[in-house]
Amino acid sequence: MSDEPQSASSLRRALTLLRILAEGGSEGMRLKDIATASGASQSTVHRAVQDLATEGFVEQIASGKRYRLGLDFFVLAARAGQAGGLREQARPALLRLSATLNDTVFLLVRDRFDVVCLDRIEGPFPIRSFTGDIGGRVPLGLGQGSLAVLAHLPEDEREAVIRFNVPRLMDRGFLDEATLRAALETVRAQGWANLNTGLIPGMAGLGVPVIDATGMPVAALSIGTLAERLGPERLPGVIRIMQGEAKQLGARINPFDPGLRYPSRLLAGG
Amino acid sequence: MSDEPQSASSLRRALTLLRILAEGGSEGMRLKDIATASGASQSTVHRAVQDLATEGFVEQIASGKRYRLGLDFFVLAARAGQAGGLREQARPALLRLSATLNDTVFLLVRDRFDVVCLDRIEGPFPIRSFTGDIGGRVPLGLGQGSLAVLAHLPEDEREAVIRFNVPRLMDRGFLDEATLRAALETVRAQGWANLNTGLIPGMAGLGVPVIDATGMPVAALSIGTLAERLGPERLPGVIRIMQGEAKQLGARINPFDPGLRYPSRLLAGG
DNA sequence: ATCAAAATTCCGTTATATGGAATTATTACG
DNA sequence: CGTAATAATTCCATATAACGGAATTTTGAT
Repeated sequence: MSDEPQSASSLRRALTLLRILAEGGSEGMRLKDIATASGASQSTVHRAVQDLATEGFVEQIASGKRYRLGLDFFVLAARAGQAGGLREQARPALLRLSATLNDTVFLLVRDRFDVVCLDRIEGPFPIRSFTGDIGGRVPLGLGQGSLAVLAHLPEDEREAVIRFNVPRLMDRGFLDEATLRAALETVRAQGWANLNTGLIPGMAGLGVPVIDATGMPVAALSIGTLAERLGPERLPGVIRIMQGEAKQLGARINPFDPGLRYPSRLLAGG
Repeated sequence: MSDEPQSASSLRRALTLLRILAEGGSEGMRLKDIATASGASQSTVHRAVQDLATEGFVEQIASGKRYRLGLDFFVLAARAGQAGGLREQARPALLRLSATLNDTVFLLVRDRFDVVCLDRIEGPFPIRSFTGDIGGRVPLGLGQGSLAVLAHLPEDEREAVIRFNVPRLMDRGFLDEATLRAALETVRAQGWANLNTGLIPGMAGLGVPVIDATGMPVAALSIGTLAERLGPERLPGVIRIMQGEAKQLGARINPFDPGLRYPSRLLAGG
């Protein structure tokens, strides 16, 4: 609501362009449309996009003069070792899970009031989930992995997140706060989440928290699969395997990487 | 050498900050060091980094006040790396190759005078290659996948790339232009590359081009493994399998995605 | 071939990015 | 535990480069 104080710096405006371009996907966007979307004049956008392009953050598609995000972006991000190298560290676990379970596997990392999908390995059954693609962001509480993280947060922090997220969850078709709280109790007690929190019919999932050495749930492993594949016979084994990987992963996470934690400053602000 | 014309725009300078921050990795960098590295004053860098942070491109690590790239950066980059959805499209092929061959598999995509490693699946033998990590960039001509792409470019474009890349290849311990040209002939004739172009001893690799519907080599699949695993008995089978995947993949690539091609404008500039 | 719309360049004006100096916070050391 | 040293952050007058309107070129449609 109040994200746009008054005037953003020129840099902020430029970054907004990147966001707009990201929406354009791989087909790219016409200059005109970028200008319209950003509210700036065409000349301004043109210059900015040129700069972005010479720096490799944006590329111009040969034909239609369209612009889209460039590969350099990807290159930088890969090298940056995101979220404390979590992605790299978790890759082997994801591959093992994928090979063992034959389902689609997700690695989610917590970011403030959301989880972000850091990595995903496709299983044989095509899955459409909230978590969606790599880079996808969902509020804490929506989806099994996300729910698993939220449930294992320390109480004060969990409360803060719930207060903040309930409205957002409503928007996305979630039920109500009471249901959420009940679900969280269950999840915390059992250590995993498999509730169908407003999911696609016929689909099911299982999420387990990844807890670091300080006891903080910083991430989650989850799978998405056909509901019939998480019946009473198979479920316990799947839980065991996923908890095993989550535990190993959590133990390897550097507890001194504060980037994976929640800046207490923000908490106070609530 | 002539990358810094005279004065970069303020936006360019800000983007340079992102590059510098990427170097800092997940531990982050101190403001002072960012300032030093960028050549700008601390105040300037401070303001820029604050802006970057409010936009989520940079995050400030709670303890030591250090800065590093933020998750939002990663989120955008995930979309940027798509290059026409190539990464997603190729994922199943990589998984199949990895499972079938039990070697480390790479997906490389061409970007101007380089290839960029878009994805990689680790095999049981640890591989150190140029191509290296996801996001790694090597000049066209260095490494088997890269060589396979270069060899299959149309002649004029190939010549332009060779002219541009020979000096760069020299820097990286490559032999000479004649050797390169001979290698390219061989690779083009046979449709795959397995030459040890200045590699680590004991290691070997195999690269095949991914050719789209218009006949353009836009990417490559390659594997890295122990030299003994690419002997005369195994090699033919591996080639067949990899060429099969490359062919399927190439057929699925949208030939109307001009982003995977080479902007002719740049060619003329040579 | 002709026209309309978009892309790109130009330029005078104005907003804002800049670095030095001042202030506050953090770290290192005795 | 206190003190010095170093870094982070804020402030401010000035220079700079970002801005959008208008002119020009290119592209795309019919």
